[in-house]
Amino acid sequence: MKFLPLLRELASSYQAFERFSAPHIKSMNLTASQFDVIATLANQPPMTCKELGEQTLITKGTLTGILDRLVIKEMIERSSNDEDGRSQKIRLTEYGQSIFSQAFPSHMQHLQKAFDQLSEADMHNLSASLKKLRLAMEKHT
Amino acid sequence: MKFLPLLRELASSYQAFERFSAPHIKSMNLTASQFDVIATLANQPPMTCKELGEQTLITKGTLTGILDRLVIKEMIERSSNDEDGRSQKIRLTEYGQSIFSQAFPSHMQHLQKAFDQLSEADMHNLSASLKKLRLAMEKHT
DNA sequence: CAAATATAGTTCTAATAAGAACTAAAGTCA
DNA sequence: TGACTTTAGTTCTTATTAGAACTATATTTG
Repeated sequence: MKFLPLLRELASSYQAFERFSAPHIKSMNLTASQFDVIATLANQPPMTCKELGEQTLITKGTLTGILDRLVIKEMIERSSNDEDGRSQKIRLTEYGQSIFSQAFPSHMQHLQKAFDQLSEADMHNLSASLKKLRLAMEKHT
Repeated sequence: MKFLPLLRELASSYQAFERFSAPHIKSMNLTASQFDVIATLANQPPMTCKELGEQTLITKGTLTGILDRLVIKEMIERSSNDEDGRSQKIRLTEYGQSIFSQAFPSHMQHLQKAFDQLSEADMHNLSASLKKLRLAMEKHT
């Protein structure tokens, strides 16, 4: 059970990120997941639900609801996929694009405040260590 | 925006942990949050909601519902707090204790499989790096 | 080609999750 | 003491979240 402190810190760090990031996103009238979807679609060719789910780590059952609300907000559009009748292509609307152009730089600037204190080497090391841990867990999942 | 890969890896790692841990907990008819609460209460004197929330990182609005379901399952009890009429003391029932005695070692054994691959030094370094990142974010929250 | 299988998304259920408003009980202080 | 402020928990609303069942369309195979 030597790993328990590490697990606590992993959970705390992740939550600290959420608490740091989410309120700023919410101040722009978006949720973290909605922001994630919009940032993933931006400057990319239209994408299927499956691709979107893979890139955002959102499972398909959850994604449907998130996309529904983004459609209501008129930030994205669903259109049929000529190549496969089962799937759809999702893309940002003009309005979604404009929201992205405003929200993304603003949020990056917000995040930068915290990351100013870490060196590039720190970030590389931390990424590599996390990846090692992740792979160990994925191997047993 | 040099920090984006690190943020992706942080999210991926945390989710990898959830996907590794949660199904095993669910196989014991508990949710991750319920397990967290039970493990926090075990071998401790009765605790208020506030203390429980602080230790589990669950916000109070969420905690009420989790405790409600644990009461229904008869794994915990709420009792009035003599020292403060606003609050309550939460404790495991005998049944909750017995569930803990069974589920906790089993789950630690499950987790151990993944962590076998990391040295103690790895875990210390990773904890320390995560803490540095967490403190940087908390400073700006 | 027809049957069996696999895949893409939606729907449904149960449980979080955060945050704001609310209630009741303390604590503070003039 | 009595008004003011703070604190502990619950309630309410909105949005995820995972996973299982379901539908429709593709793909594979005999």
